[in-house]
Formats: sequence, structure tokens, C-alpha cells
Amino acid sequence: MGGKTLRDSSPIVAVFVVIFTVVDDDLMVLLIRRGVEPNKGWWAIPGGRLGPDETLDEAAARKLVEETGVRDVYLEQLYTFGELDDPAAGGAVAIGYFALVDHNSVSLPQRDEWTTAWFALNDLPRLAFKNDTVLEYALGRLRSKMEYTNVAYSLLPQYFTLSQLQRVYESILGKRVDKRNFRKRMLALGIVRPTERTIVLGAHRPAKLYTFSSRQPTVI
Amino acid sequence: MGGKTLRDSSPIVAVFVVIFTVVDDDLMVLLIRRGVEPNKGWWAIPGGRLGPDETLDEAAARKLVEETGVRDVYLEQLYTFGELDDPAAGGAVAIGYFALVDHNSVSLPQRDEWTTAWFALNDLPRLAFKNDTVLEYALGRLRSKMEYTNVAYSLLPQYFTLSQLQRVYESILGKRVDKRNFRKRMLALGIVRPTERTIVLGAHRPAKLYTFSSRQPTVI
DNA sequence: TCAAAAGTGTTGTTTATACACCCATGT
DNA sequence: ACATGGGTGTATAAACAACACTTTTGA
Repeated sequence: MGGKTLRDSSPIVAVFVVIFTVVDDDLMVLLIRRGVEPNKGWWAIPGGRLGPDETLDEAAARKLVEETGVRDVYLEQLYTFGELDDPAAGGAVAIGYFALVDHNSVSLPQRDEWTTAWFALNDLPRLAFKNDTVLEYALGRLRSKMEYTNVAYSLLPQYFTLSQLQRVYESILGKRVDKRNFRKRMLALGIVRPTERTIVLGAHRPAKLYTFSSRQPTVI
Repeated sequence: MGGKTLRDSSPIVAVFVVIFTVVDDDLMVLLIRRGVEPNKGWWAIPGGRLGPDETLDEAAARKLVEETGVRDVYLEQLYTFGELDDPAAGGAVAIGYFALVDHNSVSLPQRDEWTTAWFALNDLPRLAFKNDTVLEYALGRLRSKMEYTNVAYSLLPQYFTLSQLQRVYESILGKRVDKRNFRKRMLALGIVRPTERTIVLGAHRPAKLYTFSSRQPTVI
């Protein structure tokens, strides 16, 4: 944390946010189609320059709001990459975050040139720069967080069924889990709590609605 | 990862390295006594500017060599802090790493003004900036890594006794562990492997020497 | 012979896994 | 009445936690 002489070769500092959601049975990520060179027309993780009077967390939260309209969701610093932005920028440093959102509460911005869209992680378009690496990394982090925290709260509305919750876990972990063991565990660990409400979703028995015991990130 | 227009207000980018070791029964960290204002005379985590043609990992490894002479040890990116360097620097971004070294292989540099020294984590001097926060964070990360990886290899020489290994764990976790369960687990998980050698350390029964099955970071 | 660290097994508890059938609804 | 997702319990295996005495050495 030593020197403080300001030289003219300071690298550009960017902040980007990997925004995840789960729709039906698919883990999705929000991407932006680049409207300018380099890599024009390819898709990239949303991000931008760090503002002059912003903390990193503020910049990430701002980016998230700009792209989804959503605030107060799970948002965590992921990793800082030193070499993946366009080399033309001359040594950029990019601080990556990842966010978990309930897609129902998202409204995508309407713009020309820079369109945004959700993509399933197992059906990605051509990605700019080294964004595939970043997504891999983010997915790994998300998967392990699911195992020992309650961050799933940030992917679901206030009330949900245990089947919906299970689908969220299965989509992220990329594997099926046993229904009885899953429900037992969620309840035994106190992650969720039943409510009095029920919901009828199809020609089926009504499902009990649950809610998260805490909507703060918590280690189990 | 958007814009690329280079403005004159690019923040300073620094890289610092929290260097841990274990000596006897104490977890220690390497600190540098600041020779200049601000916070002159206080102690700080070693770090410096990111070089123009360096990756972040390279900068961290370079810092580590400069301060300890050691290379090829466990070195991992920790977190990126946006607000903790001196405010005079006008918006610095500091990418933190942490390293685990065997203190026997370290040679501290001889300098005037900027002296370096090891400090036990439970007996720290007055720290510059928000370095207490950073050490807290690094300690938390280290503790959890000890539980599910073999990174302890980087704190010990090639051959060591199980008691020495146990003391490393206890110093870091800050609690005593059961000797029989500890040995059982280390062997059952294949983290260490016995050798033919023994060592006599005092007026005691000779201890068998062990070695790590792998000296690459491995998740158990 | 004594002090001090090295070394070694068993038992109970908790946690995770495997697995199959009945229930309530709308069509 | 039937197709569909909702809902529930038990038995086994694996991981973890608690616990005490014998061995070997140098002084």
C-alpha cells in the first residue's frame, strides 16, 4: 500500500457484474451485445468504468440497477482480473461482482446498439474477451455458495413452493437432488419456514408456500 | 467491461500481499514500518504499485519475493479494496493477496527507513490505514481454507512431524484439536504420508517424519 | 527414575444417502 | 378416472467427536 505518486500510465479500472437468475429449469446470465469495436456484435458481461467518487460496491450496485432496475439483492465481489479487457485499453483492471436476482422483478433497459438479454448458461452465444473464463469462475463460486449459505433467497420472490426452490438448486448445481432429503434439509437447517398460505399451480394438489427465515446472507 | 476512453482521473492501482507464517505456536504476519507520511511510523501490509506490464499475479509474486526472497509458495487473491489506501491518493484501488510461507526459508530485506518484521496476530502493533480490517478478512479466509484444502504444505518444510503440523493448524484455527482425531483425519484424507525417517527433538521418543502427498493446492 | 512428547482404538453421535407410495387437484 | 405434481418416513452408511493409556528418549 506504498507509493502515491500519480503517473500517467494508471490502468483503467472497470467494474462488471455477472447477473444470475433462474427461469424455470435454467440458470441464466444477463449479457450485453457490444455496439462498438472491439468485439462488436459479441456478447459481454455488463460493466463499465469505476466512477471517481464511488466505492467498488457502489459501482457494482449502480451497474446492477442500470441493467435490471433491481437493488437490495445478493451482490458479492467475485475476483479481480488483470488481463481480460481489450488489450487496446493498455492494462485494464476489472473488478468482477456477481449478483442473484429474481427475474420477475427485473426490467431490462431499452436501448439501441447495446441490447441486453438473458442466456442460459448451457447455451451461451459468442462471448467477448475472456468472458467465458469469468462465467466459469462465477458459476463455481455460486455453486459452492449454494451448499453452505441461504443466498437462494435472492433468486426467489417472498413466497414460493419447495418444488420451486428445489428447481433453483438443481438448475444451479446441474444435478437432480432427492425431494425428501432436500425438504428435510431445508427445514432442519431453518433456511425456510412454512406459511399458512397455499397456491394452486395446475391440475394438482395445492402446494404450501414457504418463505426464507432470513433474507440476509447467512452461512449455514 | 465497456468504455475505453482514457481519462486523467484513473485511480492508482496497488497490489499488496498478506504474508503469513507459523512460528512455534503463533500465527505471524509480515509488516512494514512506514518510512513516510501519511501514517509514518505505523505498520502496514507490504505492497506497491502495479507495474505497467505486469499481471496481478505477477505483481503479487514480485512483492512476495522482494519482501521474503521466497517464490513458489501458496499465493491467492484475497479481495479488492476500494477505499482503504490513504485518501490523499485520490481513489486508490488495492488488490489484496495472501501468501503462506515457511519462515525458515525467508530472509528479510535490510533497508533503512522501511523495516520489516513478523508480528503475532494476537499481538499486533498500530496499523496504518484500514489494515486491521484486511488482516481480519485474510485470517477468516485462511481459517476456512485450512478446513478443506491442503494449503498447510506451504507453511512447513518438506519433512515435519505430525505434532508440528498439528501446531500449525491449532495456531491458525485458534483452538486446540484432538491429537488422535487429527492424525486419523490427515492420514485418512491422504493429505500427508509417512516417511521412513524419524527425528529426535528433545528428551523424548523420536517422532516419525511425514511429507505432504501433494505440494499443489488441492481441495480435499 | 522422571519428565515430556510420541504414538495408538473404540464407542457413541450426528449427518448424509438411498429409496416408494399416497394425496389433492383440474380436466 | 386419470394424469400430474405435492407431500411424507425409515433404514443404512459415513463422518465426526469424545476419551486414556503406553512408549521412548535424554537428563
